[in-house]
Amino acid sequence: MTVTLADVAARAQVSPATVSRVLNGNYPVAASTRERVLRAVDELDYVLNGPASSLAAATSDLVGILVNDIADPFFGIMAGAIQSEIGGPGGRAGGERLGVVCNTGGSPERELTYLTLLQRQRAAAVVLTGGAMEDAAHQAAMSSKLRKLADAGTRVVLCGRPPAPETAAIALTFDNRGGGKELTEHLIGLGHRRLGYIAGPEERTTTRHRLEGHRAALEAHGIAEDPRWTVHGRYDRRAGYEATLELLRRDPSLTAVVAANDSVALGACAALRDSGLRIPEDVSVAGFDDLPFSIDAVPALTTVRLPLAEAGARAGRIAMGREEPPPGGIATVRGELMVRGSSGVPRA
Amino acid sequence: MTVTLADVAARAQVSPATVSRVLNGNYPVAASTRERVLRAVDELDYVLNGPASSLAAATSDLVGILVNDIADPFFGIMAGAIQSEIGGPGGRAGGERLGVVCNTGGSPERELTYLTLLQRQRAAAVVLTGGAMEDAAHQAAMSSKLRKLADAGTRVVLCGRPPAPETAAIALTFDNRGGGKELTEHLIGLGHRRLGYIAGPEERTTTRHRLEGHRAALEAHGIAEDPRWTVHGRYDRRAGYEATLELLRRDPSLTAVVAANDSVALGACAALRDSGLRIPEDVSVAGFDDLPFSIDAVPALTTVRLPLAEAGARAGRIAMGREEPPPGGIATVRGELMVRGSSGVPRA
DNA sequence: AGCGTTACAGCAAGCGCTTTCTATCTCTGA
DNA sequence: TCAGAGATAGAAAGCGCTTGCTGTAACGCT
Repeated sequence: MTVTLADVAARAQVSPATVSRVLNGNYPVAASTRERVLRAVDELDYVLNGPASSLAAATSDLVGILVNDIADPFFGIMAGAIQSEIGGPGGRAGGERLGVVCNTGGSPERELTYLTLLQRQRAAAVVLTGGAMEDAAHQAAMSSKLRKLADAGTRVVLCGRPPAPETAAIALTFDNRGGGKELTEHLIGLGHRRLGYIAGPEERTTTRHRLEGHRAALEAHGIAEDPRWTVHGRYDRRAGYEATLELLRRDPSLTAVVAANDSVALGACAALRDSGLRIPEDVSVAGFDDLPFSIDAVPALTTVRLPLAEAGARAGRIAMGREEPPPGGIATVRGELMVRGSSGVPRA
Repeated sequence: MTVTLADVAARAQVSPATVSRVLNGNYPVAASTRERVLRAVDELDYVLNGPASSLAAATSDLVGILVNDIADPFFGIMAGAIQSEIGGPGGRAGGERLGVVCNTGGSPERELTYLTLLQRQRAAAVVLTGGAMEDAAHQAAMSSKLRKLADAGTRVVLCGRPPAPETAAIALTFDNRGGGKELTEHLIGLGHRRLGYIAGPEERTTTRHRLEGHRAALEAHGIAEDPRWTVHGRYDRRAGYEATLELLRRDPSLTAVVAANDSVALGACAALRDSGLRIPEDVSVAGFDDLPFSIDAVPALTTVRLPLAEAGARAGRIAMGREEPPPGGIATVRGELMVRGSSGVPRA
């Protein structure tokens, strides 16, 4: 039924070994033979059997990309950049690899299961994007899993995620703390003294780091933090909307709202508008990430730009072994403060 | 080095066959034996060798999801919904499958190459999302490839894409034409007579269908179309921004701009604002898709909501054989007109 | 008690490919 | 002209798992 290597070999009048060699392109094969084989492949419409090949060669061309939420452009942009470097199709010559993105939905179990599935497939590399869960048990499980993957020859790269100690994983970490600090300092510089903060879900490194940066800025400027000023929620606009209403309820005198990311900030803007407040005259708003739509908000969002595409591309290259990992296996990627219309001087 | 089935068998004092059977859970195995095996698996930290398993069983647990642009939430939302039904991890019991999304970047070659790669892996199913290219040669190649996949036992489902004739593929098609028509009729109903249209890239089914709907509405209301009123561009905000400026240059008297999708509409809004025009007092704007951010635009975007998540979930279920395909293998999914602040009565 | 069943468990034959080792040929230099 | 090097091609041994078929007890029934 299905065409196999042997069929091609028969048709080209060579041994299966030879066919395998022209297909894999290592090992010398005479030009005339190669051509004959290629023609046979074409005529028979032969497609290599991936599993068989992976089994025999003990390696596969699968590269896994784990994301927390594939519907979120934050991850989409990174994943796209990674995948384009993975080669997949369209990449430059060399091993054609299947870069596949797996959506964990932010669930620790799914994350682990995907890793096991990739381990099963003997993936060539795995790239984990975005923040990590801070649950101790899960972190231990992850470390152990990542170590096993590395032992099995799978390259592991973290992109936009803190380093995983005791692991051979290369880490490209975003400086969320520094970005958060700079952002809040910008607001403080404008004269804000009462700032609400809409944090992401608890137990996430990204959430914690950004919040720490925010608090560091407050502290550095001698602003005592009011526990009422912080609300946690998911990383989406809905959560931002609700959190803002809650913030306003708790302290109507806030002059600025700092959001965990741009989507949340958008929700915050909507809530403020619906509450009859002007941005930035009454309340300033700031986001994080600088996703494409942020510049289109009205007013345009002040935020911290993260070089998602660049970082993803670099992670992809490292995963493919086409770029040297950073010294020590860890690199910090900084964000850039983008001051736009949504932040201004607070009302007197 | 690595633990194999045989190792587990030895440890559990059973034959490899038995281990395989408890792992695959078909075939009766005595409870006590099963438990012993499971314990051995656990103690040895055994991980099944995917390629070997796929080779022997002649099937794999890979399910491919092809998207045109993973950074675009339109695809991200669908992909997420599909993947969550695929099971992957977290799904309900049954075969744990690896739902992987592949980013074609809108390139025909990449699309084909990914399909070949999936064919190579003997994927269990493939879901293709979004519009198709209209290039004849490419369509023929796709049909042939899809047919081969189906022949090899891979289930093929199209989600948000027109049916592929002569192919066993199940199609869940979006009614882009109908949606486009309804949207433009809404605008016409408000009194607009000079409407600009920012279309997507040429040679795409989505682009063509939406545009046809638009034109059908114009025609139905006796509005002669001016060729200057249509501009093509990519499906992103940048393209929308530039196209709008171009449209304004060509005919400053336009009272409405209909965009190919929401991202494009956002760019259009920005261009209008930058040109000193108010929305909707001076110019109305309409989008398509109703992505999450569209409601946060100021004013909120009038658009056509496409049930991306629902359609994706359904496509996923069909791909997994957990839901009956629609009769005839084709179903049309309709959009819903969402009238919001960006459209209004034109200035006199 | 005797026989047909039923319930498990094991044997062994592959699945389709890669790769080491070996065999064959063709050159090259002396 | 001939040994030795170099370039190709083939034979065959797996890679780790699944599964059809073959036992072999233990069980139920008359």
